[in-house]
Formats: sequence, structure tokens, C-alpha cells
Amino acid sequence: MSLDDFHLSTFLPYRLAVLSERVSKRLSVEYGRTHGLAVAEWRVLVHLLRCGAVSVRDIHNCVNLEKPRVSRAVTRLEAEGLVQKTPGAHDGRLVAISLTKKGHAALADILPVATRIEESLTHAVSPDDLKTFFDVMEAMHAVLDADPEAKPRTSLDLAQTQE
Amino acid sequence: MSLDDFHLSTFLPYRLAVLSERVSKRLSVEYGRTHGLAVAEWRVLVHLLRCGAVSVRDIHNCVNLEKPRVSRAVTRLEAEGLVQKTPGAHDGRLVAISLTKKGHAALADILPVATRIEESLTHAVSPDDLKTFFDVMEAMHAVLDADPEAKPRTSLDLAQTQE
DNA sequence: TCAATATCATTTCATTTGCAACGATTTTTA
DNA sequence: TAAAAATCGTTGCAAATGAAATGATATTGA
Repeated sequence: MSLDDFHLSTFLPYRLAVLSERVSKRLSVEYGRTHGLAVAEWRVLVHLLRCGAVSVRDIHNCVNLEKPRVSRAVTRLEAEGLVQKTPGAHDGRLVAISLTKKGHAALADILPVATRIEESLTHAVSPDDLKTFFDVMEAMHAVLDADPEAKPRTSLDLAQTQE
Repeated sequence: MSLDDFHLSTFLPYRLAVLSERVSKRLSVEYGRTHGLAVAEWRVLVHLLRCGAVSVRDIHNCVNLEKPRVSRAVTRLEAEGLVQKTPGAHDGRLVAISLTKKGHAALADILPVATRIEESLTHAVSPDDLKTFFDVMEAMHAVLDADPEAKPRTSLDLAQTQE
């Protein structure tokens, strides 16, 4: 292929990055405006909703955030009163992080909005095409899973594929 | 929908972010190792290959990078000798940025590797499914185009859709 | 039992990032 | 033509980020 035939705007990694960033930013407008949440905080809250009281390490392993980023997100969320930290019962190193009532209420506020935005995107195409879309994403993940240079998937993202 | 039915791992914005980041990181391994390039520098180089001598503003408008980030990427690339800055001929405010021989050579090195990685991903699915995949991405962009809260697309990414 | 190793959450530090402000130049308008 | 407004690239600054180090606690193995 000649060098000059290369188009950035048709390059898969670039296209993925552009769409992903655009979607994320659109979403941030909502939960930033309503509750002052950043992406990391949003992910932590949602994970807690499903998994109850968990450690920083567990969140890190599940939602694709580096450990320090999780730790800082939890600190901010605790300061806002949306989560609480309890010293580990059996293991003094662990911290059990869980939603407070206020955190639960915040999620009840934001989740419908987030879901509505997601649906505005998914409803723009047919169910068949949407399924193909996710299948393709999964196929690309599978390629990376087999690539020793690629970062491994989190346990939770892997579990997702086995439904 | 009950709150507890919400799965982060099936949430479209999250899935996009995870795949995009994974692909970008895989790519960074290559052009980081071979030429010490970051994503912004990579995008600038590739844009210059297509568009010759252009301004910072033009790059900013084309490759989805904030203006200061472009400016800093260009500074680094110039220090490495991969691009050159020429004072604008007709407009003293403008700077004409273009590839040097060394920059061209670096691209000749990296582009085949980047293309190979891209193909390892796209070849994992049928051409039909891949077309559907990109059609769905475009449909989602179209939704955001109609959303006043969303950030507009760059001119180049828009032009891409009209082929 | 107790020293060596491993694990957990946090913090430190250097770097990156984006917003806003800036000086310099050009264009517009009165 | 002269002043006002707009545009260009860069820089200041505060916040975010990731890698590595740290202190604290658990676990392992001699």
C-alpha cells in the first residue's frame, strides 16, 4: 500500500477513539451537571450498585480503572457522602466500600438519563445490526486476547462474553 | 427498569471506551517503542502526510485534538526533527507545518505496522459484518450530530461519511 | 514462632491535559 | 485611516493521570 493511501479518518483505532470520546463526553454533560461526577466516579458507583461492599482492588479489576484512580474516586465520593468506607472485617488491609442512601438516590437520578442516552444511540439502528455491531466488537476483543502485547481484559468484561 | 438490572459491562458507552482504549494502547506499544510517539504526535504526522503544509488550527480542526495539545505535539515533533515549522507566508499569525524527510521515513516505518494491527482486527469478521459495524458507528454519530448537547464532529470526520 | 514474602490502599512525583488568558497579527468597521 | 473585533499559536495554571514507592497488614515457609 502506498503511504498516501492511508486515511486517518478511516483508520479503525482512530474511529473508535473519536466515537467513544464523543459518546463519553455527551454522557459526562449529564452526570457532571446533575451530580458533579467524573467518569471514574460514575463507574465506581455503578459497580457498587451491582456488587455491594467491595475493595478497591475489586473495583480496579472490574471497571477498567487504574488502582490509584479508583482510590481517588472513592475518596471524592466519600467526601460527597455517596459511598462509605468500612475497615475490612477479616482482613485489616481491605476496605469495604459501599453505597450510602444518598449514593443510591444519586444513581436512581442518573441511571434513567444514562439509559435514555444509550437508547437514543442503539435505537438508531435495527436490532440485527446492533447485534452484529456487538459481535464485531467481541471479535476484536478476541483478537486482542490472543495478542501477548495487548493488555488483558478485566474479569468482568470477559464474563460478559459468556452469556 | 429496575436499578439492579443495569450492567456496566453491557452499557454501550462503557463498552466503546474499553475497546477503544484497548486498541489504542496496543497501537501505542508499536509507535511508542519504535519512535517514541504518543497518540497526538501520531495523529499529527499522519495528517501532515495527507495535507502537506498546514497550520495548527487546521490540524486541530481535523484530527480531534485540542489546540494546545496540537501545539505541544508539534513542538516535540520539531525537536525530534520529524516536522518543520515555517512562518506563514501571507499571514504572519499562521505557521506552516510540514513533514521532514526524517518524518516521512518514520511514517514509512510505522504505517505498515499500524495497518497490520488494524487488519488483524478487521479481518476477524466478514466484510459484510464489518460494513454493518461502520454503518452503526455512523448512525450513532448522526444521532449525536442532531443533539445540541453533543460536541460537533470535526470537518474531516464528517467528510468521511460522504463517500 | 518468626523472619521473609506478598498483598492492599494510599501517597509521592513527574508528566499530561484542558481551559483560559496572553501577545501578536490580521480583518472588519466606523 | 484608525480603532475595534477576530483569529492565530503559545503559555500559565490548576487538575488529572499513571508508575513506582510507601506503610500497614497477611500469608508463607523455614
